[in-house]
Amino acid sequence: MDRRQEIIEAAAKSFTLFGYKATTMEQVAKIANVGKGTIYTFFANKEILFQEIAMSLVREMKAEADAVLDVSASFMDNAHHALMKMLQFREKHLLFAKLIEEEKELRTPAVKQVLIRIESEILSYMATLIQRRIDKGEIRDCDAELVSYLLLKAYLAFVVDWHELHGDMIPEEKILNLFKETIFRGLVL
Amino acid sequence: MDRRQEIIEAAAKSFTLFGYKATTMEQVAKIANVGKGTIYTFFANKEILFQEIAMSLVREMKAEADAVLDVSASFMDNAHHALMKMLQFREKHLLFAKLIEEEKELRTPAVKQVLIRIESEILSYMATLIQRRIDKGEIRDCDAELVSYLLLKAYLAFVVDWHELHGDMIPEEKILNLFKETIFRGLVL
DNA sequence: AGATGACCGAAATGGTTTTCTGGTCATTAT
DNA sequence: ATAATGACCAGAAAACCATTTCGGTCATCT
Repeated sequence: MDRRQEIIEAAAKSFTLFGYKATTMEQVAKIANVGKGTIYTFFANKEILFQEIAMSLVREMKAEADAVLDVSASFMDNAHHALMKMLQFREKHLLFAKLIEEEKELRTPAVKQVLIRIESEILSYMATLIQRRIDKGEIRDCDAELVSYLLLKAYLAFVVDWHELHGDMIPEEKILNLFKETIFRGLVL
Repeated sequence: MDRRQEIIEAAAKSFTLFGYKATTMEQVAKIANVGKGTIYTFFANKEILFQEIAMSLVREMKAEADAVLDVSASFMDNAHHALMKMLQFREKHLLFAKLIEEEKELRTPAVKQVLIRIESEILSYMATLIQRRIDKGEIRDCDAELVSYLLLKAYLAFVVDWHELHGDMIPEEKILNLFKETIFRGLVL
């Protein structure tokens, strides 16, 4: 198997297990069965290697979100399912969960940057979907970027923040119902 | 002047200047012109003194929010103005701003708790106002607690988070317009 | 030409000593 | 008698420094 891929997989495994900061390049080299120097023939430094892995994480998440999209379904249902799928991915995927934890506890700057980058990828992904529905005339002609931001923040608030603050989770149906009566009702023509 | 009030004002001044952690009880005693022991005849400990001051901060903020309320205005206008006023208060009031900074940088647990408490006070204040409008039949019969949470999080996202992430501020009118077309449109009957 | 690991400086870690600070309480002042 | 005070204490935090660790390089080896 090609060395580059071995290294990526070894690094991903180590980041998942120990986080970004606690992963050493020597560790990665050992798992990948290469010399430490070899890593640097493929990746400029630890951070670049990390970013590459993070971006493949994004691709994976987008793919899962795409999988629940249904062109014949309403904007609301698609938005809801895609957002829920992405938020579940955040918690379910071990690397993603580890990074979120590391950002909260350790404040590792490289991790913070990567999470910001991921959020911005999600936002532009959502904006594309929204724009498509606007063009189809299904929803009001709004600023897709702002609406993406509103939807993501609203879902994060109810799915993630609420749980962290109150300890209990709001049933998905209740969330959908609330947004149906507020945000989505306003958007749909 | 009564010693209790002197102490509160001295402590408020010191918390504003140096934050909670960096304020020492000796410092407060000096500013208030009392012996350190005297503080403990009025307040059980540093944290209780702090909470007392934080709660008067909340009262002040509610008063400012109340001042912009207009019973004859629409729910949307009232909600918008009250929320904007409270978010401005967050940044304008030196003690409040200092606490937010300390929570972000130092993670002082006592400060975190107080900020959570303040948020919960804001939420129940908002829930009361919303419930009043529901009873008047002006807006849909929704869960006032959930809607408060949605509104607060949405405003925080656009006024505070957006600014922290992008560096620029969204014009107030643009924010109002977005919410008018989404959240509020769904709520108003 | 590509891979490697010994090597380097900078940064992190950990253990020890010193300083600081919240809270108490015997003493003092009123 | 009651209220105020500041010296005092134990535990927490800071400062210090010796030692280790780690990202990245490069001379050497395959």
